[in-house]
Amino acid sequence: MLEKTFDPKAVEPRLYAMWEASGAFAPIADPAAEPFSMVIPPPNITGSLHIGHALNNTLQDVLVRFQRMRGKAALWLPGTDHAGIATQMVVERQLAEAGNMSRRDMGRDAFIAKVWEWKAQSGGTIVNQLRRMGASCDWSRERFTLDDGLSAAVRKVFVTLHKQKLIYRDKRLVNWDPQFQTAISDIEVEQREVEGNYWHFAYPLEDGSGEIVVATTRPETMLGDTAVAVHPSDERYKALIGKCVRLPIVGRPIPIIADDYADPEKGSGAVKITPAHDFNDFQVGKRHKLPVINILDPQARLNENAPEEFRGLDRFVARKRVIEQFEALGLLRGVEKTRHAVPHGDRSGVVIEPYLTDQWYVDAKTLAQPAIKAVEDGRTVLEPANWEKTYYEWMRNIEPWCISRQLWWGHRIPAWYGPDGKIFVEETEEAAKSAAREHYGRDEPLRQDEDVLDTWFSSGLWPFSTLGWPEKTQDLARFYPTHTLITGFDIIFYWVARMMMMGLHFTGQVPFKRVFFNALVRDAQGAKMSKSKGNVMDPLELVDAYGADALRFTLTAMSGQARDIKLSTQRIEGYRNFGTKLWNAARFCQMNECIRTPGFDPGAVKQTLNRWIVGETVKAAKAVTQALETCAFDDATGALYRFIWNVFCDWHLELAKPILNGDDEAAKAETRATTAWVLDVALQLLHPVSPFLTEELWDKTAQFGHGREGMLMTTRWPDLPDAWIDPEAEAEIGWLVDLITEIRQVRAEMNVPPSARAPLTLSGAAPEAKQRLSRHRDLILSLGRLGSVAEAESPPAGAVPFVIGEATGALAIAQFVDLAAERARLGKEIGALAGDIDRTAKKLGNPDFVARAPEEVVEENRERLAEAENAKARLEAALKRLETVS
RNA sequence: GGGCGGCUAGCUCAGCUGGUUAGAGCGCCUGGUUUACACCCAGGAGGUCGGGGGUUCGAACCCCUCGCCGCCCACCA
Repeated sequence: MLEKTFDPKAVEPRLYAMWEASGAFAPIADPAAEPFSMVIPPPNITGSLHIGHALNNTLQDVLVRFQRMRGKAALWLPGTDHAGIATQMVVERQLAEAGNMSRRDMGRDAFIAKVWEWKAQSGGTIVNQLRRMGASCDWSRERFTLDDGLSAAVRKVFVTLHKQKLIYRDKRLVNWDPQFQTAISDIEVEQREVEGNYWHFAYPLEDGSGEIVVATTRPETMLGDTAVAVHPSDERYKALIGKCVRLPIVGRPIPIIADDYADPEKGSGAVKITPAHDFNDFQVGKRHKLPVINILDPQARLNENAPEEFRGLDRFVARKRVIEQFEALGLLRGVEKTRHAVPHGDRSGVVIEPYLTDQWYVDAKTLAQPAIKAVEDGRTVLEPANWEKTYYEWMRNIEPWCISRQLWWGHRIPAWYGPDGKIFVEETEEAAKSAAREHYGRDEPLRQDEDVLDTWFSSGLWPFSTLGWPEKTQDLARFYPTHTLITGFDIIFYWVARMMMMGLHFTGQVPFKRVFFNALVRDAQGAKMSKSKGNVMDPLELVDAYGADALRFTLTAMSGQARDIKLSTQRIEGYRNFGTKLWNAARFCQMNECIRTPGFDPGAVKQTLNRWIVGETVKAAKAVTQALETCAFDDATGALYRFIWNVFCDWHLELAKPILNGDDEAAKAETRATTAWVLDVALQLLHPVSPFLTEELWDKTAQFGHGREGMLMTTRWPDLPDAWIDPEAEAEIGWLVDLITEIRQVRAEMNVPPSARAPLTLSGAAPEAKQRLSRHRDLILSLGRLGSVAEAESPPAGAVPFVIGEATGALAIAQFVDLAAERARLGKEIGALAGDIDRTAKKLGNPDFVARAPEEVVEENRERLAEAENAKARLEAALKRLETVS
């Protein structure tokens, strides 16, 4: 006998091991099978599973299990990302904590070795956590962005793009992170609103004829000013254009130039120009061929280009000193409080400086064009569709992508420099050497570029590099383009856009046909989960507490939210209970010997109840299938929940009880077989969402019933014919359900004790209802807890009436009736009907409605009005009788 | 400044291309030792669908507008 509840802890590891060992995670080899492929968004090796991963991977697993059961050659390809900055940070911190040498002290090779060591120890954490969620990835194909194959792909891509002039080296301002001392790309910069000040500084004219006032939020940058710009049509300054001001503190004369960039409306209308430390000023400087004076070192301390007293000072210290000096010089013209956005590094959290360096860039603008087109013409579909707008907006305004990073952990840039600075970009050092030999006519020492590539450069190749590209592998031929990508919208620019660009450029095909953006998980208050807020929910703790299936079901059910998911443990508990409900339904089947019957044909059952539940099962299977096909995950769980709990358990099993306990052996046998079949289908339909519970029940039911071959996981998804839906059975069971519900309502409202076996009479019933009444007499007696069922001309005096279709039911329970309560009950029902009649009559009385609304809507309202009037009349009559009797 | 999403029962959310009395889960209240399940069963209360205007025979749904809440992009004169 099954236990009363499912014990996930005992079962999950065993089942997962069984699945994995069976080889069923790998796509089936059958060449005729249609491929279905997905690549995992590779988690960082530094990561541990958070609830966002849990959601994202649950949805992927639901989808891949579903497609696998449909007979597809389903591949879910897993792997991890080396995560340049994040990993380097973690390892550096660990080294520091352990009192080791710093990265720079130990040197590049030693440090990299340490990172690999760390990866071997801790890098697999998240992968094993995915297993605990039940993820059915094909681990035999697991990849890592820094493994040999992927590294080769990265070099190939870099070299190819370089030869195509789509990768180039350039000296320009970059977003510089002084903490990590590396360039970062635009999207790694996070704007934060902060309180700040505008300082108004006076710059005296060189000829002593006056001054010009400029404003800044970054006073220290004035040390690098090389001009003051005014608008060419600004009357206030027209006369000053071409003159010079003497830059205070520094003493350098700098010109007053005319440029449209200066906005007469803002501040004084004059703006200081610091080409080396401001993106806009850099452009102005270019236009006017201004000197570019870099005043910062890589740690954002003032360098030798600043006056001596500032050298070596931190930028913020220097800022204070500059202000003090202006004040002392009597040139501070005012301070204004302001709230403004300041760029911060998304990883380091420090203020980013625009900084002039040589870096490698990808010509994203060119690569973006085919990627835009592919979405426009639907070769790749983004869902929900509103993300297309975001995608287009970004792609159409894309800037060159800075891909070099001054880090050690990552793909080293395959560029070598000759003694004269000549650059050789080749896939290997040997190739670079031979290119150099050809160029110089002799062997010259080469020096490889010190930098590594942005992590997203390698992740951008993920859908094809993981399948073996640039080799022409079978996997590549079979599984590329991948079918669906499920990921978070927070990385639409970082990742999705780059994969589109790279995939199209190098394979000529889109990397995936569909992208489904899942919601973001928040806590119960709607706040983004973060360690600092202390509101993180650890999915593994939730798995421990409720089981993986309950968490999976919850996440799947809540995934419909457009933007974010607020998770509460109550909800998980509720879905855990749902699993228990199904477990106990199986227990019921076991106790009642509902076991699989070989050769059972659901289309041939005779009993109304069985024809009905077969039809309901067909409908449920259709609903779940359609939902999963369209990534409507919440609809899928909704359909499963309602079918299993509210249809199968609440009604089918209850209605089956009298048959199973009765002595019509043929009916009993058929009902047993049908119930067992429904349970099997339910297990199959639920399996993608709740794999552990269902697989365990599949096994257990096989043990108490007929044995069966194989795992639930690899069974064929139910494809049931519509012909099994029987409208007559539907109507009949529907009527029965209504009748029983009415009886229960009356009993509950009249406080009739369960032990009281009330007699029921039915009057005014149509022949069809009479037949139903006699056919299901036993059922009605038991589920309604009735003493007898009879037909009558009219409801007996003192009985409590209710409406069931065209008929009036009446329960003879006078001894329990509180007249006032009954009067209130009937009064309320009559009132509701009156309201309905009033509304409907008014509608029908409106000639415009009758003339313009579709005929069927008008007809519907007519029927409705007639029914309501009829029901109201019957209840009023009953109420009157009640009052005369008393 | 530009864009996106949200505002529906005490809470968390469904409500597809406008058409009965707006639904679910949780919570709450009442009743229940009905041998599958108290992680349960039966029943109930609870909403002028953020405000205002419009289109329509008819609006939670379409349009305009305002108000909050959240996110993304741009902006450090």
